[in-house]
Amino acid sequence: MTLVEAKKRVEDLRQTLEHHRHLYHALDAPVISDEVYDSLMRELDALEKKYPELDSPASPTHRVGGEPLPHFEKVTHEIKQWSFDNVFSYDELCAWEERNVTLLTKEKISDKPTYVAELKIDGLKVVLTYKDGIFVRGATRGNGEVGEDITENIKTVKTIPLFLSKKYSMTVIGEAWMKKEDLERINKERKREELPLYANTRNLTAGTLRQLDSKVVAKRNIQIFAYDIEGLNLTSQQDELELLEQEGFLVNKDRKFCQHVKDVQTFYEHWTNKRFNQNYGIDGLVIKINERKLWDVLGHTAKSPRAGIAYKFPAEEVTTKLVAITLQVGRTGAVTPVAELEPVLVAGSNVKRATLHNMDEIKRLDVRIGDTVSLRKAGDVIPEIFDVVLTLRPKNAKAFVMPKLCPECHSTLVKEVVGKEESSAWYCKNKDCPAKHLENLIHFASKKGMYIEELGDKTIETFHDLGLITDRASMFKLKKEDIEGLDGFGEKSAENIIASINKARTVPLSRFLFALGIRHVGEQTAKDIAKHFGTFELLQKATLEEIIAVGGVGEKVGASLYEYLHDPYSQKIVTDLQKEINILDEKKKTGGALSGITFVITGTLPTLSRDEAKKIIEDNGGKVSSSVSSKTNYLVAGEEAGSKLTNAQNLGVKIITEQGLTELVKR
DNA sequence: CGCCCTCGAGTTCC
DNA sequence: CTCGAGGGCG
Repeated sequence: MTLVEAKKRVEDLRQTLEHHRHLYHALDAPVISDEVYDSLMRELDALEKKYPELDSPASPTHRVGGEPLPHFEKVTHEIKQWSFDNVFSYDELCAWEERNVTLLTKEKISDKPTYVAELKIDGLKVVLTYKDGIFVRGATRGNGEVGEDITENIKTVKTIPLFLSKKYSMTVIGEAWMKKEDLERINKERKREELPLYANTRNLTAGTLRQLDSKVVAKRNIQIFAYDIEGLNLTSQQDELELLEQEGFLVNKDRKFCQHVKDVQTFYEHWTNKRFNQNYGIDGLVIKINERKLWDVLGHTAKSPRAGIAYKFPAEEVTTKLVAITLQVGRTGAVTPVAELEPVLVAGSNVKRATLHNMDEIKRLDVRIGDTVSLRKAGDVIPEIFDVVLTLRPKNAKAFVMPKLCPECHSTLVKEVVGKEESSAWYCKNKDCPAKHLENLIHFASKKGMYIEELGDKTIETFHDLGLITDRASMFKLKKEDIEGLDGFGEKSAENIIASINKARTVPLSRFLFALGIRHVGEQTAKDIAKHFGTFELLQKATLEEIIAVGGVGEKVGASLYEYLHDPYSQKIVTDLQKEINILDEKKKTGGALSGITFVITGTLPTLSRDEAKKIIEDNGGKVSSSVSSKTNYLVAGEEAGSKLTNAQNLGVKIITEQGLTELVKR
């Protein structure tokens, strides 16, 4: 990036950030998520650090916080309310510690700091003032110097004592938050009354604390975690927290005293995974030096006290730049546009690409090449572009146009007819399209198909390019001499490949059917059909009516299968294969301990993989389904189970562990 | 015909 | 994991 480009970007970012800050703080109506906002702020901060000449005191990066609203009394805090600086990695955390130790050594202090790690609650900071043991004022943090007087509203919070046991004059700092279930309840009410919904619990907390009518606040169930005391000169952070507990404040139990930053890291990793299970949002950890006397020695930077730091969790939502849109041709011929992105870290992994699904999706997002896009992980795995930051769109941003021809074979793309409608995807219908061909070969050898273990997608692609693999049957004609000596393939790997090919020569009918890649015939349908007909010969002789008679097979699936079996092109594929392989008849299994029972598996099981668990269930006559419904008998749930677990709980489906499953089998 | 249950297909990184 | 669509039941 040239300096001129950087200057333009910095200006655009500042304008965008100020616009959203205004929407958020002054109007309480955010249109982008906090994380997306943070991501843009980080980009600006990085640019200002890289080009110090572009930095300016008026930049949003130097702003401390929100502005007070006019309709509450303003309050000037006796002690400035700082906020901590952020770190995002263990390295940065260690650098923070090192900086402190260096500073302390310079001051000739040899005490080694210890730490208290607390959860950083996603809420609103409040400042509570007590005079001679009596609660006299509650205020928001505001911009750190001036906040709003919300005393009456704070008084409605049941965990805030109005009198203390001794005549302490002190200020208590806390974080106000609301339970996730309260957000849902209130949003349900608001939906009925057709009022705008709150986007998250923090907005709800902010909105509630700013209610002018404290009766409304009382009904809203605000919670406050207290975490700091000013004005009492206690010796340590631990003492402060203990005193707050004794005085009846709500103090978060999930905190840890740490001798070293290494212990902080352990606590951090523990909470990185566990944070979603709480009924409040957690942004990260706050790490404070336990010894209060060290706080004064370390002092402040321009923005924050040095003795504490916020250790943030990896962002779940970030922004990045869309560099290009490329096209992918799938096994079925569907042509999928894919966004090529400037690499960015989301929820722990570095994302470079994300699917855009089809033209409808591109139009819905109105995404163009060069745009800054918001990205998150759907189901914590697959990256999903969910928004475009329009204010950052460059002038030369180019709209994407779907080509008329297949990017691989240049045949004309068509839409499929689905019922009365057209599909949103464009399809390449050319049977000889090399891209489709390759994808079909990969599918054929895949784990749930023929399972030629040593022929992974990369190897197949290489061999296909070299002309060693031309069609499905050619895989079985490979010889050790063909492979040995190729780039990256020695004698041993050549032997392994040949062995895995020979192992795959015997295959159950259901796997063979699935491996062929017939449209609408997936893993389950292949099993149903194999069980029904038993042998491939009987299936070949079946009429369309006989095929449709199979449970779960209707007109669409039946027609697709029937057509495949009678199409000369496909017939040649099959006869060629039959010379090489041995298709095992499918035994009709009856009975078994789990006969007639339907299972769904979710999460990570302690010892079995998902497929292993599935095999155990099926071998015992049970059925494994992919989604939970009222007909599901058991949900086998492991670690980090997602939406299926909630769904099962709502439907009252019995939930068992892997161990519970093995016990069912033994009976 | 409408609704619920299932299945197929596409998907990314390490 | 999610989405969309096929299948089947009432």
